[in-house]
Amino acid sequence: MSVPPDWPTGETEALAEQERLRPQVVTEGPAPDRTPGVLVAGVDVAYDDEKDVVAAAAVLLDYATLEVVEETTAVGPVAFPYLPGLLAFRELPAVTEALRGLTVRPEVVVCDGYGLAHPRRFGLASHLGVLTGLRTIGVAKTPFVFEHREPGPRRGDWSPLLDRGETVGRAVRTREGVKPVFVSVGHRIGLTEAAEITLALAPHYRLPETTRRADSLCRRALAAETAADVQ
DNA sequence: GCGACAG
DNA sequence: ATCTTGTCGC
Repeated sequence: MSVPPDWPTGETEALAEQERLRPQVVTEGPAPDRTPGVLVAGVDVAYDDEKDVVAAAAVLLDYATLEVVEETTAVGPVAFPYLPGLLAFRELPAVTEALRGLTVRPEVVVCDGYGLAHPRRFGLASHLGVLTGLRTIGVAKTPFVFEHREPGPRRGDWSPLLDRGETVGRAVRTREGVKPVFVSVGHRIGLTEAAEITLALAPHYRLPETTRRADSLCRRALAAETAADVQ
């Protein structure tokens, strides 16, 4: 994988790019049918900043059975420093490259992070959706800069994720007795549908199976790269 | 101005 | 994100 020649290199440029692409986000749309053969994907990345290496993984799952159908990875140089609010510029070159390796287009891509729940309403899930045209949702592990009440105790209970009173996502309880996850719209989907998908993909654990599989795969890809290379 | 701040 | 084994508990 290589970083696109026109990829932003600094904060000012990145902010302008978010401003330019944000109007293209579509904030409504359906959840896929849960019938065998419908495919969903999970993407995630792992880093070795010392060696300037990022490894991305894309994993295709059957939405109805959660069986893994296909896995791809992409390894390359880190494209951008980590700056809160600009995470997409760090992760997306590797993620889009990994997605290109899939032989089938998924109905939905589940991202590790946020979509509309973002200071400028353009987190990495929305950004990925606009760049690829794919339907995307964001499922994050921490509330970032937003507020929320503690959701009810049972699986499926939720509360709004708020940015100064505006709803930007949901804190969703995927498992009893465990902290909620934070769901937001990425692209071409509604918030209720995004939450529905998240619950369907997390029948046993806190995080969606898509995220769990992609997380473990990108770590393995990074370890393999870090051990083998020297190029 | 400084700190907090998805991963 | 990353540093990281066993261990307490359902």
